Amino acid sequence: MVDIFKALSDETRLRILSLIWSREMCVCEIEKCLELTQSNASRHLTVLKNAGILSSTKHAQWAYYIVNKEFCENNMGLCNYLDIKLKELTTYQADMEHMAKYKTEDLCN
Amino acid sequence: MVDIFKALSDETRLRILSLIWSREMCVCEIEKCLELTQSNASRHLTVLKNAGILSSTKHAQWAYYIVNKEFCENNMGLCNYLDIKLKELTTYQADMEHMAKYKTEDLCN
DNA sequence: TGAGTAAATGCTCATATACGTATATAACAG
DNA sequence: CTGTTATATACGTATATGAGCATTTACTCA
Repeated sequence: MVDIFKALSDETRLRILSLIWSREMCVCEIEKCLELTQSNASRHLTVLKNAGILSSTKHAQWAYYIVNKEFCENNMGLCNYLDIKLKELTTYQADMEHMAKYKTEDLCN
Repeated sequence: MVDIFKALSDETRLRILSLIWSREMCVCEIEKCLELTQSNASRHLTVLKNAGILSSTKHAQWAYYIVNKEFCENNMGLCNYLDIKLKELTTYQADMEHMAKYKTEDLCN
């Protein structure tokens, strides 16, 4: 449990989670939507993955991260909480708009 | 939200919370039940209080900590989660037995 | 094969956190 | 008043964490 809370106790990681909560994303999308350096984005994603919150798959040179289904099953109460509260982050609206904008711009090519 | 998760991302604080979850406790009870130094117990309690998770009242020279009702109202999903998961801490049984034992020993006098 | 892109990771530095010891503050008991 | 108890907090130290830069690895495509 501590590891889960540790993973969630960082503003940047919560912002990342709020994006991935809505759909699968690759590192470079996260990186650009949230204006993070590549290494920073990658490392935060690794933390979330190691805590079991995210899972990832590789296709070609892209790593896609998604909310770990098993995590949700084992931590339903927490996931319901996140589902509500992630939307209340002060950065949420701006980040989502960023995401919507990039989605139309063929970001990762 | 980050502050809440930060407060929860420490093993000792989760153990403290698992005790207080069942009833109001003063610092010296926490301290002895969990075998913490006095300053350590006090400090962790302050962190939990600053995050809004606990509230405290003073009676004579004792400081009693209790789960903050307002916190529960504003974070029901999380509280339900904690209610279940705190009991799954590996130390939970031992800590609760410790608490039961001390309760019969007129601890804080 | 060689250039280019995506992602992970090693290294370093600054800051944050947890802990113990010692001290300060407050209330009580005699 | 004086000593005792409960609690909070200042200070120092060891460790953890987050960030940037540079490098490595893996894959694509011309």
